[in-house]
Amino acid sequence: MVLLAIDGNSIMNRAFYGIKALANSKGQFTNAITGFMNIYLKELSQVQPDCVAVAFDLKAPTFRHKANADYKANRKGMPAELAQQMPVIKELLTDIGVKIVECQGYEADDILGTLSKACADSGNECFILTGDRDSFQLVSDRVTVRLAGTKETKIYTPERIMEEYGVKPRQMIEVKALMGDPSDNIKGVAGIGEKTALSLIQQLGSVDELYEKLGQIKLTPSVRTKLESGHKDALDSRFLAEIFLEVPIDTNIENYKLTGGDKEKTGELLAGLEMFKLMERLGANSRGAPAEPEKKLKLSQLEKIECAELDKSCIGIFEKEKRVGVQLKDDTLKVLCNNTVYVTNDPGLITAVLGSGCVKGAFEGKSLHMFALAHDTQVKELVFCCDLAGYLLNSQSSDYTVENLCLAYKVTYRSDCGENADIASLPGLWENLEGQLEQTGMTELFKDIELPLCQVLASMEFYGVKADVEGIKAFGEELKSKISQLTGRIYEYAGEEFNIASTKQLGRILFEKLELPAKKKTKSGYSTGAEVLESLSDKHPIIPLILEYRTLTKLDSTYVEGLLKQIGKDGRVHSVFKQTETRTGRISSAEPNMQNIPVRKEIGRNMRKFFVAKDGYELVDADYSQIELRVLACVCGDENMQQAFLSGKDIHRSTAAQVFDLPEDFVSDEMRRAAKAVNFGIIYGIGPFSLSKDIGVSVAEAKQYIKNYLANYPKVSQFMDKTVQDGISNGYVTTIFGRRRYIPELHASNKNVQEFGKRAAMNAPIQGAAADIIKLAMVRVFKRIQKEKLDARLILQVHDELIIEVSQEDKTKAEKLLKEEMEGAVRLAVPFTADVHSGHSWYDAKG
DNA sequence: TGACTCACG
DNA sequence: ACGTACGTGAGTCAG
Repeated sequence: MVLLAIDGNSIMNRAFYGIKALANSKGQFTNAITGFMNIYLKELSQVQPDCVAVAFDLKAPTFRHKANADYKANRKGMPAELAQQMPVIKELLTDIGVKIVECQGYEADDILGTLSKACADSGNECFILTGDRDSFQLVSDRVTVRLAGTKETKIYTPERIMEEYGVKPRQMIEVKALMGDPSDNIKGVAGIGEKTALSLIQQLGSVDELYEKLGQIKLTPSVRTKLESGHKDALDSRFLAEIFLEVPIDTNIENYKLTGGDKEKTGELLAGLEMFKLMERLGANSRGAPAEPEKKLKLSQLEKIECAELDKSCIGIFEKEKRVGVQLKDDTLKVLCNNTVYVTNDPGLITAVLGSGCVKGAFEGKSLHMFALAHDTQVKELVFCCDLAGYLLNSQSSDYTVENLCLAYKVTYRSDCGENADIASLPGLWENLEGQLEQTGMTELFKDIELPLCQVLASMEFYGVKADVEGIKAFGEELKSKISQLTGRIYEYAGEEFNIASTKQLGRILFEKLELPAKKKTKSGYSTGAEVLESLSDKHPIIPLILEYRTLTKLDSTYVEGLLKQIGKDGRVHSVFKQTETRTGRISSAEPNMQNIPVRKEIGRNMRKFFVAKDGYELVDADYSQIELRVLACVCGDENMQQAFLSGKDIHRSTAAQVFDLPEDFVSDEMRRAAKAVNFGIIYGIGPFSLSKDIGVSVAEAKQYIKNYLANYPKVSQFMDKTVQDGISNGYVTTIFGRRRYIPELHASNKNVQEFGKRAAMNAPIQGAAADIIKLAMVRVFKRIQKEKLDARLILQVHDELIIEVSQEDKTKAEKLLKEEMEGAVRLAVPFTADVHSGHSWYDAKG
């Protein structure tokens, strides 16, 4: 018989810290449970045990260690996120037929020891699964430790331990007695570390032997002194380090045999936890035994899916159906209609289907539009798109595959259809998600904004932006020559050559060799961020050089070199605009990211000269003025703030006048700058510390600014409080368009995480609504360009800015259209104004 | 792969 | 006593 004995606490700990925080919609954390079960199921298949026992600590006073009443008392209590998962994993294990072993006053280690000994004594084999090395002393011919690491499980036999430590398993106790173990509160001998302890035990075998021969052996004087004064500690530690093997528990291995467990209870538990993937892996279902016959009936009722070749005549069939779902992947189109999957590779047929108007639902709408654009046609009548619906329903998730969505929304995933599983699952998913959108009040957001937007994004991606390759290359040469000059001068000041890009080496040069004061530390050494360096810029002439080096290498590697790699054969860059990426509703841009092309500093802004209109065309650029602050003014309803926008004032100057209680003409540049920082800070969920850092005043002053601000705009403060409260009670916050963002961090036990949750809650309705507005504007601009048949295309979006490439003849029309559609996208309490400029390059068109 | 740094709104 | 503004993507180093 083979027993798998698991250290429950240790594996839960590993799992908890090894997996990022996961929580379900109710805010229950499930990451440790998920991690534990992953490890467990993997081990189960590798070890193939007959019996399994999972040992847990029971917190009560440990009588065995009465002499050290505070033994482990100072061990940090486990975080609440983990603690709340402990009873759940025990219940889950019990439900799936695994025995839990606990014993008042004993630790999991002692239980594992007792079980492994019983196993070996009765001629059976035992594998101990744990995350820490305490159990090595238990290893024997019949007992193996399986150490669960982040990636793989390491296996420890007596031979392996001898290789790694040069001692026998039992001697690990002696080693620990000398070196101690802070995590177990075992002191050991002060000043003796792992190296010395191992070498002593390798030579002498045990602590007793060591002290018997202490007089005769050769030792450095300091080690001898430490050992002499630590004799009692060594003996005490020796006692603590030895795992107890006689815990009063059931030691009959037969009684730990695996049973099938209770599928019904397992299903219910996992459904409640929303752990559907695990449910599937365990073969449990939430409907349970009473519903079993019904469930079976359902299985047999699952419509059989037939396969067929798609030909021209099929379009007629499709046109008669309401819910025709398609999937386009790797240039293969699959259409599901009347329980038949029609497949084709023929581009002509695919375009005919897409253009016929019979396609109603898809998985990724953007890919359909991309294909259509590439084949000079348009997708008609698309009314549903699963990934976008999934994204609106929960923007937290990272990939919206059909399979994941089915699991999340309890829709049958048709794995029985093999390679057609996705398309076969689409109708069920479609129906379900449509209902969810309705229930959550996001149907309009979906229909009016997200769904039409995916066509706009496809078009932007398809047409791309023209890049001036020669210009970029020349700029790169210029940068490289400056960089090499700088490098030489930096080496001179440093007195040696080193890798300036390595924060580690740079830290050593600046803070050790040149002895500059290190301000901040990061986890792995000195911080060399721009902030730190700027504060040192007059302390040593090397600092400004390094800052300039950073600026130039960033430009060269990320923008010049990075961009050159992304320019297509057509001389244009086709950035990927992602619609399901951000948690706030913004779109993101990648390969290359066109939303972070430099602009703030002149040297970097030059990059924008290389994004140009093609011959005979111009770029028209429009950006919303203060869109987020305007959103804030509208959603919080503060008349004072609204008035500032209605009267067309400079909002930062107006804020400064309020905060400093002065007429606007008396506001200095300095005051305006401070007010601007406060305005931004408010949107982000401001704190006095950060504000003070941002504008270089004392924390006390910053605090006063915020206080004045909130006194002048009382509704802002009320709005923020209410938003956070809503977030806490609902689990999510919303924009005025109904977009949701779930914020599980609000229910975390860690205060910092909670504080982060509050800031995110305050920001999401503002950043999110701004995103809604510009998305709507994009759809309007796109449609109007089509309607007016302008020779123009929307090619870029940068959060509050849109760019159109337009023929010179249509330029004036495009300027007018862009301004009108952006400003007219919403009607709220204040105007949303957009400033328009145009020019040959992005640099010129930016005003 | 994660940490750090830095580009943007 | 501790951490410290929201949201992104990308290049580089080092383990």
